[in-house]
Amino acid sequence: MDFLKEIIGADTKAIHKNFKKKEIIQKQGVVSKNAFYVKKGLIRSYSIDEKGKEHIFMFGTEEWIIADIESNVFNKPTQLYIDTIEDSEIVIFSLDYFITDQSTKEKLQKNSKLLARRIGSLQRRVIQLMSSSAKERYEMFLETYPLLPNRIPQKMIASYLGITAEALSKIRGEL
Amino acid sequence: MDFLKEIIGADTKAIHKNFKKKEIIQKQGVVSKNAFYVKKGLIRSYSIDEKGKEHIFMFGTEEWIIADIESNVFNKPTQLYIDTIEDSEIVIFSLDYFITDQSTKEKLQKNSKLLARRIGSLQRRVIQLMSSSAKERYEMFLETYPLLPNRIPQKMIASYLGITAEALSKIRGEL
DNA sequence: TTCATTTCTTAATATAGATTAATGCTTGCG
DNA sequence: CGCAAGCATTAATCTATATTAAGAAATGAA
Repeated sequence: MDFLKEIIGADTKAIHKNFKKKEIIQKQGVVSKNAFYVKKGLIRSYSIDEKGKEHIFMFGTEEWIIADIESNVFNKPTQLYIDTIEDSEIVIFSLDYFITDQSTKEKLQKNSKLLARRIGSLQRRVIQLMSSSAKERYEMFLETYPLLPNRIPQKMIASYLGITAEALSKIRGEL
Repeated sequence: MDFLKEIIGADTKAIHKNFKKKEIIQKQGVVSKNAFYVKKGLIRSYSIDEKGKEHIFMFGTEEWIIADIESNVFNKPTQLYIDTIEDSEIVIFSLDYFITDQSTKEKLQKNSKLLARRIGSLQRRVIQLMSSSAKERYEMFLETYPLLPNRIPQKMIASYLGITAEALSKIRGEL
């Protein structure tokens, strides 16, 4: 909890909420002013394309924040669904607060760094998607998130990697 | 210039510099403290993979800022080369200033919004790379940057889309 | 202007990953 | 506990895009 306090401040009106496995936290299309801090458990954000196919954008586990930052800041309908993979304890807070109403300069600077870090991870993801094979991407995923794979169904890992469950199964067989 | 002044402040030690076509502005592997504002011209950032293949991360034209934000903020060697596609007038300034040394809260908030917008565009790019065919991605590129295609060689557009020049040529033939 | 270099296009072939389908394996629910 | 529904694996076939190759068009330098 200390980590979160440091980010959003002790004085915020954050709401603590428990979700069961497979509960939807946020639906695509909504203009969301919320960010979701994972205190315990595991959640994911994902989009569903015209063909009804899911594409997992990111996983969030303990101490991660999941949010559609652009939707928050610019009042755009979010592209992302968010739901739980495990029973989870989530702290819901307003990103409005996160970006515009920060009380101190120091806090704003800290948040800018968080944003910069997220930009970095997205940048690596884009370059990775363009330059690596499915097998390489899977290996990088294992390196980057060594603790996650046992908690996530294969088909979701496949969806995160941008491949089908069948293709992932084949790759796993080869390793 | 007004736009830039608003972002980085009138008092910054920004350097104005002219580059000729195909000049390298920044090399991969360097820890860069610089951001590049395009006053005039067209530049790109890209990585080169182990096989020597280029992958264009983004294009920057008038009023855009190109920088490896994570490299700046966390002192990591940058993954990105930056060079010019056209003769360009570039304003070089420190991102340190951009994130940590901002004089006013208001300015920091504005910068947070810029970061949020960049996160949004990267998020869309990731989802697009995972869910769309090369043809769809090309069509989206044309919609998003209607003025750029005539200024950028085909092979660079292909590199941005994550496909080969041959595949792009075929797609263009079909449209 | 001319020649060399780079870029673009077209076509043939190769391949990674998608799709479809069938089978055994979990999981959760009545 | 037993059964239905979803999950993971394997295999056969299909398809989008890569690779290779060659020629045509554009660009740039002498």
